[in-house]
Formats: sequence, structure tokens, C-alpha cells
Amino acid sequence: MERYNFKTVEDKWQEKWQKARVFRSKVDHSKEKFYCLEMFPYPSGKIHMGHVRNYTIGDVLSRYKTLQGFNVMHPMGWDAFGMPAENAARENNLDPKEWTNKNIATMKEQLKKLGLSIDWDREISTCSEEYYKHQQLFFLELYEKGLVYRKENYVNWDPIDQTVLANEQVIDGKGWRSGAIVERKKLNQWFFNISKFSQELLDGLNELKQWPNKVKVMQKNWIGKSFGCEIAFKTEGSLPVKEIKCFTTRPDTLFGFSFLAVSVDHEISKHYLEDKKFQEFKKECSKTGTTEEAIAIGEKIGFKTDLVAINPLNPSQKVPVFFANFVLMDYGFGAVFGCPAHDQRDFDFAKKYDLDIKTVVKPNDANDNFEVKDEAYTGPGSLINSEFLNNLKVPDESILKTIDILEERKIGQKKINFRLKDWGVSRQRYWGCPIPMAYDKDGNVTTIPKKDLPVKLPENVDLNTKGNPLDAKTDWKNIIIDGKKFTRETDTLDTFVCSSWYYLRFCSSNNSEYGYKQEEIDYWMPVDQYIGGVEHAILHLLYSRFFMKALGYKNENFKFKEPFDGLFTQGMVCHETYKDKNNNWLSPDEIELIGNQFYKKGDHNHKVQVGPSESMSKSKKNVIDPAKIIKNYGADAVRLFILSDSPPEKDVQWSEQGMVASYKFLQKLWILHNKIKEKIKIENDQNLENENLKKFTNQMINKITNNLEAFNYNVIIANIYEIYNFINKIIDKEINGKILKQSYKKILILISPVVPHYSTECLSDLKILENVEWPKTDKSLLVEDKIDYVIQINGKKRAILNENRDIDQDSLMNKIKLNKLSEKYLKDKSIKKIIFVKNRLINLLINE
RNA sequence: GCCCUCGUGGUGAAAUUGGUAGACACAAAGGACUUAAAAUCCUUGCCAUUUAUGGAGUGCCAGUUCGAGUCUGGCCGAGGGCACCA
Repeated sequence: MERYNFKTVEDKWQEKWQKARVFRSKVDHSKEKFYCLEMFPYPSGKIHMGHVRNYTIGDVLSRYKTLQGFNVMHPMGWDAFGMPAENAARENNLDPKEWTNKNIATMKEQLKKLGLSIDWDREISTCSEEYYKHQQLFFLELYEKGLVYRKENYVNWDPIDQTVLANEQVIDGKGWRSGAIVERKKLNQWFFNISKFSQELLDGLNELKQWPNKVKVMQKNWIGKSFGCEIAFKTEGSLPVKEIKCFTTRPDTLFGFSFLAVSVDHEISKHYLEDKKFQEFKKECSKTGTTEEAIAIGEKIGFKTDLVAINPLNPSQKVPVFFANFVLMDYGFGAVFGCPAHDQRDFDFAKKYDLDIKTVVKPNDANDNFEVKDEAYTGPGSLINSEFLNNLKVPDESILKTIDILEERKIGQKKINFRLKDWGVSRQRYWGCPIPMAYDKDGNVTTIPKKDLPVKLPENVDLNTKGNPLDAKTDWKNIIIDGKKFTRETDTLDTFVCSSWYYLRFCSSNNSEYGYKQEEIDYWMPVDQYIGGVEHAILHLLYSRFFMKALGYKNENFKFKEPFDGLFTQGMVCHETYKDKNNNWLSPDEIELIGNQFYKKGDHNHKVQVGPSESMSKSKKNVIDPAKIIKNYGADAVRLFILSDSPPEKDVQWSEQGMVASYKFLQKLWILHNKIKEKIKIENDQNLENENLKKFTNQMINKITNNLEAFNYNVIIANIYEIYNFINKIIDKEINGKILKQSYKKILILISPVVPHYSTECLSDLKILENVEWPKTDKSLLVEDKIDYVIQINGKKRAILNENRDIDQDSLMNKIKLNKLSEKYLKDKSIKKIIFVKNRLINLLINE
């Protein structure tokens, strides 16, 4: 027997699969389809362990579904536009396209080495004209439907590099490259009207039964629906301002009104342009962090205006108007009414500026003298100190009733607000999809005629210019449409646009006429299982959901509302971190273990500090290169290990020891295979283990099938080990060769989604590679004749009796009486009560 | 601050509807084989006296139940999300 040579075996089968194009998928209405999609990678250079985990999970599922008889589509592509290409190209004086395509070639080879069942005929790359020309047409279609518009918006502006920065490029308020202090600058930008679909996007979440709840909650919070009322407050003072509109979810607390606060960007701020103190205050506000957390904990500050606002329900009450740092311009009207007693933020503010705190809600168990003291009361109860609103139940009745009254008196109006903002898609970058728009000399917008699509991204662009390289490319920028001069839009699209519809493109990746073919998306869509990282829980997944709705808007051919029927978010791959004595990160390759202590490789005086296990990242150098690992241990062993240690939705700890164990296990399995191969030849009627083997195999079919369906992939690996342990124990006993062969074939199929090369090799070795399909559980075989009955006395387990199935209570009691435990526990005791659970246990309650 | 999730051996983790807690693996210790080592195989796993046996035991405290890792309430701890959201 030769040892298992993964290299020969894996190369052989990968080549055969590729030649026979076994993973090619076609529309076939005679079969039920299954569309399995993993989030496509950014072509950064080489694959990382996160990809290995993500694509292994998807591959196990695809192979399982194929064996079950589904018509499976399992495509792969490249999210190929984006800043890293532009940065790498600039640093190394390369063409971003070349850089990207080279990376794609490398990564494709690496993915192939994993033995993934991918239909490479459907491969797409978002940076190809063939892809982005359809995207430009979609853009124009959405523009025609009124779902695309242009408006001014703030950006992070780097004054030295003359460029717009993404949030992650701003470090401590400075540009990451230039170090210049980042400015807020207003630019005209393109927007997708995603907020038009706020309610639909929210409602759609209820239909997504196979999505993790966590993701749905995150999206729900992001969409942020709130029900309330808009109120116009009359104002008086030295400024020419007659009223200020506010949005509130708590109109019922209007009698607790004690100030009105507006954003520093509010319209009335134009009266303070010359006011130095106000401008200082505004600057101060911009210093406080903009995260929700920063402001919840941070200090609330205000700037008093010359205005007072009048309480519409109590016109004799006039309260001061402030600018305040906790009021946002882009939500509601950029103005709030303050009720300190029942809003913690307002409470903090009132304390600081010594404003009235009037209690108008009391908890249900408090009396009418209840008063808010140390913190705002935001819970339920009933209204007090509120004249004609008194005694209304808070919150539901009080809010609805107050809105009715406000509407009746024409002071306010019922209103639903969403926090979801429109999606700004303009990026002042070169390496992206050009926006098919142009401007005349007066700046009026026009669309590029559809016949002139695609607007090709120009080549040979100087990336070292300041600002957007496309802006400087005048021969590309200046165009003539119908004899008139125009300049092109030089912004490119956010790369999230590319990934918002790629799942549709896979259905028709070779259709050059349009982004998809109707009959093909009708067959394949929606994606049955989408798999990827939870970091895309909000933006990518919400944008994709929006894109489906936008394409379907005023388009009766569009039949499905949600792109991803099932979603699975896998955890990250982690590794210990290492630092040398100078506090520099070290990679696992740079260290060695002697005894219990890590040392720098080759320097046994240099101890290495071991840090916590964290998600693999280049900056911390705690990365393991999958290509190397695959080369050393083989794809099957890597697949086995990456699934084995933790549930796929949780983070997994990379362990070299675990990796080696998986590798060794396949070697052991191969030794067992050869024993089985010999045993199969023996015709034997004295078959002691036949029934056990049949039953065991059937149990495993049941377990593995259920675990696959539930994504318990780590348990499947445990099941595979159980299989080994079981067969290894019985293999030297007497077994009928025919029965062994039948069971073993089923077992090889069960493990094939995880270790496809190994399993195929074994099937081929035994010449049973024909008619391979997923085995079905025989329910009748799951029924055991003998059962371990748990005997409890006063709820404590005292013994286990192996007795016949379906035995009744009296018979079981008789067995117990014959048993020695009766002598020990039941002698001279009376049994008060017997709890008998059929085929499971019996619990005897006795007097102690 | 708000929202969500999760707490099980030295470690990663298993455990249909409440019904044998710790499957499976990693690590460790002891043993077998070996001149020796590696590899391989076996045993052990918390507390008590020795194989056997008994006890405690799923973050902590209560509750429901014949019976709770699982259900309910409170507390403690960890992780994740958050766009100042009125």
C-alpha cells in the first residue's frame, strides 16, 4: 500500500473536473435550481484564510445540493474596481488594470487549487467594459425613473492632495497620505434615492426567514423608522424668524417644554455669520465626535439665540431657543423641542443651562406628586401637569391623542421619519465605473446617449496629478454630442454599485445586449444561499436589496423582490499575535517554540511576547498564507481543518497543530480505505457486524444530512471522525463484503462535500464512481430494538438498564426489582410516585 | 448611553420537543511498543478513599418542574453593532 499522495490525487481530479466541465450550469426547467453564491473577492493579490473559509463553506453546500439532484449554479467573479488598485499603481508606477488583472490570474489559480466546484464559464470582473457598460445603462434607466439625482453634499477634503478622502482615510482629522488637516467641503454629487424605498426595505425584512436575526436587526436600526409629529413653533425676537419646525416622537410631553434647540447648520444660523462667538461655538461643535456613542456620553453644549419660542398648547409660555451640538441638520428639520424631564439628552442640557425641568409623565405606580430628580423618566405611565391631556396613558394613547389635538388646531401634523439617507454614489477617483453624464458650458446636465455606451475608462492616465486624474484628462473629458460641446462627468461610481447587481449578471454573464436575460433570471433568481462576512450586514446587503427594488420599479417583468433568499454570515479566521522585544509585530514564520517559550527564529536569547488571538491582518502580521498551506497539506486537509474547530458563524482560531491533525487523519483514513478494499473481496456468511454497520451508516446519513441543512459544519467533521472510529473498530471482525461495499460507498458520498478529491479517489479506486447520489435515511433503521433506560431515584440517575424497545412501565419496574439497585435504594422504602417516559427513562419518587 | 448576541473541562466545542452533560478534536499526564527517540496505539480527565463507588458540577442568585445547559425573573461578565436620529 502506498501512502496517500494528495498532490497527485488532487491535481488529477482537478484536471478531470476542468476538462469535463462538470461544474457548468445551464437553465434546465426539468430540475429544481439551487443558486449558491459567496461574496466575490476583491483582487488584492492573493487569497487569504477568510476566503478559504468562505468558499469552503459554499463549496460544501454546492456539492451537497448537486448530489441531492439540484441544478446548482455556483459562480465566481471579481469585485475589481476600487482604491487599492489606484494606490498600488501609483506607488509602483503601474496601470491599475494590469495590476488588477494580474492579481485576478493569481487568485484564480489559488482558488482552483482548493478544488472548488465553481462554474468558471460565468466568471465576471466588474472592471471590464463588458460588465460596467450594463451598469451605466442601469444608471440611465434609474435616472429616467427619477431614482437618481444630483445635490450638494459634504465630503472630507484633503487640501494638499486636492482630493476627497474616504472616512477610513481620515486619521485623527488628518489626511492619511499628506497629513493635512481635513476640511469639510461641499461638492455636487450623484445620489440614488434609496430613501424612497425605506418602508419597503423595512417590510421586506419580514420576508427574509433565512437571514440571521442579527443582520435584520442591524438593517432595521439603520433604516430607523420613527413615528411622530411635526410641529411649527411660533417664535419672537430681534431676528426676522417667525417660526421653527420641529419633528418629535413625543408630542405628548409638550407641556414639559422648556427650550428649543436647532442645529448649527440650521437656516437661522445665517443671521449669525458675522457673530465671532457663534462661529467659535460652531467650531467647538465640530470637534466633538460624530458617533452616536460619543455624543450620548459627551457633553451637551449650546449657544443661546435672540429668539424665544412659544408653546403652541400654552401660548403664555415662552422658552429660549439655542443652537445645540446634539441636534443634526440632516434628520427631521434640524430642530427639536426640549423636554428635560423625559429625555436624558434634554435633561443634561437643561441642567447645564439651568432650564426648567417640568415633570409631565408619572410611572404607573407613582402618585400625582411624582417629580423627575436625577435622571429623565422615559418609561410608560400617564400624563400629569398637562391640563386637558392629563391622565392619558403613556406612550400609545397619549401620543396619538396629542397628535389628533395638534392636527385639529392646525399646529402640527402626523409624520413618519426614516433615518435612512440617500446613497451618494459619486467618487472622485479614477479606478471606477464612469458615470454616463455630461454638462454643457452652463453646467446643465445631460445624459450620454445610450447608443454611445459604454463610456470607457480612458487608459494611460497620469495618476500622479493632484485631484481626480480624470479631471485632468481633457482629451477624454471634452466631448461633442449632436454637434454641441459638453464635458463629461469625471466622478466614477462607488464600487458598492458594482456589487449591488453582480448576482444578476452571473445568471447571464455572457449576454452582451443587456445586464441580464429575463428568462435566465426568472429561472435562477433569487439566490438561494448567499454566504459572506458579517461586515457587509448593512451597506452591501441593503444596497443590493435597494437595487432590486429600483430595477423592478415601474418594470412589471421583475418578479422577485428580494435578491437573497438565504443569508449566512461566517466568522473570521484568527491567529495569535507576536511581538519582539522592541514591540514590533512578528509573523508566525519569524518565531519558533522551544519548550513553552517562543523565541525569534535563530536567536534563542530573544524572547517573543505572545498576544491575544485576533482576526488575521497584514498590519499585525498574524497571517497564514493559504497557498503555502495547501501546498504542504493539500486542499482536502485544509478544507477539513477550516471547518472543524468552530461553528462556521463564529470566529475560528487557526492552529498549526489542528492543521497537522487533519492532514494525519486523511492518512489514517487512507490506511483504513485499503483495509476495507481487502475486506470487500471476502464473501462471508458469518457476518457478526453487518447489522451494526448498516444501522451505523444509516444513522450517519441522518446526522450528516441534518447537520448540513443546519450549517453545523463543525459537527459534520466530528461525524466524519466518528465514522473512522467506528469502522476502524469493526474492520478486523467478520463482515460481509457486499454489505461493507454498499455502506462504504454511502459513507464516501457523505464525506465528499468536505473532502471531494479524497472521496472521489476512493470511489474510483473501488470502481464505484458511477451513480453517485446523496443517500437517503431509512427511517425504519433508525429505530433501535434495545434502549438504554435511565433509572432515576428522586430525580437522580442511579443506573442504566438496556431493555427492549416499547417496554411498558410495569415490565420495566419488574426488571428494576430484579436488579441489585433495588436492594440498594428501594429496600424498606415506599414508592410515592412513578414518572415513566416511554423509551427514555423512569423516575421513582420515594420517601427517604 | 442605546440596541443585539453569548457565558458548558486546560483549550476549540457537542447535546431533536426540558429527559444519560462534556460527542468529536487539540493540549497535558501516565502506560504499551522501541536499545533509545520519533511515529503509532491504549488509559486518565473536577473533588473524595484504591479498580469499583459516591459527590459536586453548564457565569451568579432565585423560580417553574418528578426532572433545567435548555424555560421565567434578577444580577455579574464578555463580544458585536451604532449615522448626535429628537
